[in-house]
Amino acid sequence: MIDRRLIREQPEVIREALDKRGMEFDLDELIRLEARRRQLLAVEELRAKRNELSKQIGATIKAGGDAEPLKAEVVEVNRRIRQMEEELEEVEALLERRMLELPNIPKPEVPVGVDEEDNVVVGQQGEPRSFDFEPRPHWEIGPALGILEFESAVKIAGARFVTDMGAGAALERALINLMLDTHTRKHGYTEVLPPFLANERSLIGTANLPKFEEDLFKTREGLYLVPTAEVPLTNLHQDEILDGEELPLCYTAYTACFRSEAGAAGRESRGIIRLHQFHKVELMKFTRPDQADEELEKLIRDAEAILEMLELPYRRVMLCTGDLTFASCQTFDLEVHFPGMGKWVEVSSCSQYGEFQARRCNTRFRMHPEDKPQFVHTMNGSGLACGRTMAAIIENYQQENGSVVVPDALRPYMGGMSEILPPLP
RNA sequence: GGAGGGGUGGCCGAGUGGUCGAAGGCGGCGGUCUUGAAAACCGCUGUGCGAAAGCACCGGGGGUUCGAAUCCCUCCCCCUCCGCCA
Repeated sequence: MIDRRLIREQPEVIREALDKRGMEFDLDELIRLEARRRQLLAVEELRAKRNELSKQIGATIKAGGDAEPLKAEVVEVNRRIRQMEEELEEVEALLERRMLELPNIPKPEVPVGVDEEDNVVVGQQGEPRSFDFEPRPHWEIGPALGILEFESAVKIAGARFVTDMGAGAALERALINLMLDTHTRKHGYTEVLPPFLANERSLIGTANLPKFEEDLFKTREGLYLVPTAEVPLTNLHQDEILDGEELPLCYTAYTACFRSEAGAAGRESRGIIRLHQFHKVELMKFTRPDQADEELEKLIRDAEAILEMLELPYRRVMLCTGDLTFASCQTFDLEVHFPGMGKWVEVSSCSQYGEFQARRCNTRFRMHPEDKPQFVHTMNGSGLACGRTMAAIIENYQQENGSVVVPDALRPYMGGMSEILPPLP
């Protein structure tokens, strides 16, 4: 959420941001509502009058006088208050709803663009692997090796699910452990194993609600399956005032992630790139505003460190304004080269949100007890998406005979296994 | 799930429907004292909106009343006991 003051004081900043994102939004309505809300604040004068008269009534009764004329006066004042309050409530409710639908303002350094075509590659590590045979996509290799099953997943749940089997399950678990161990022991993050279901308030906090409900799975009880660990982690400190000396707070969490992928029908339908359930180790930080850029860079480096340990060729992409997610003010994607698919695929998305989410979660900090609390900055990134990383390994480490070599860094996590071999005929 | 008991400021904890934004204590901040620290003593110490006056907030929402932290309804959460359960 954006500071309301901006709406009355610098609406042009918001208008420019909406233009850059290429987003339709009735900003004038918002400005009207905010102006009306301000007018209706005059009700406070009437409330002051009521408070004053009520005090007089109390004093009069205590003194044994007749309070009836005063009471009649308050009844009249109350009638006027109720009238104004009715409209005020209406205006505030609508204003609140619209505010929650207003996207974040991109940072000035974000390249202006329309869609992913305008994203900018800002770094690359390693070169796409060359093969002396035709590399195959992971959805051919995995099932052939018996480590990825689509048929059983369809029986259990339906389309867009996968079953990891045998060495496949071990491989994904090894990835989770490698990532968590590295982030906690080498990068200084605190490990969290949060709830995988979250309530409406928390989803509003991260800005998945109210606008993107159709992307989520909802339970009968009104809870939502988390689409990412960002949701529980960002809501860890709802309604708290943190000690500025303790910032940045750095958390990492493994969670399953659930996305209904409504409207994504047909896109990336093969393999395990887009599923209803996937697994991810997330990195998340609460920082002071002045630390944000530096901490985001470190967070991205922490995610990249995993790719380097796995010796996967990757590049870093800065998203343009048109490709930014709703809540983000700056996002960098990490893309790994998939030789079987013949393209770069996102395995991590690292974003900072400024105070956008912190306002919604009401997470603040102060440096000294006498300071006014101010909003923290939040940021997060995949460190990394496990399923996609596993697919990247399958494609990058495939051998001509159909086997997959286990990256060195994962072998200690797989009982020393160095290669996943096809089942004997 | 059933029965009972509770949710008050950073924490603990008072609070007869009227001058309660809320006693007291702890903690924190500032000061006196001290070579320094501790102890003692004194003062200050919630958040939001607003230029200010002021308004709002005692788990959330609604109601009764001239007036609600105090009464009523409802939801949520916590504790105890019972049941069920990985």
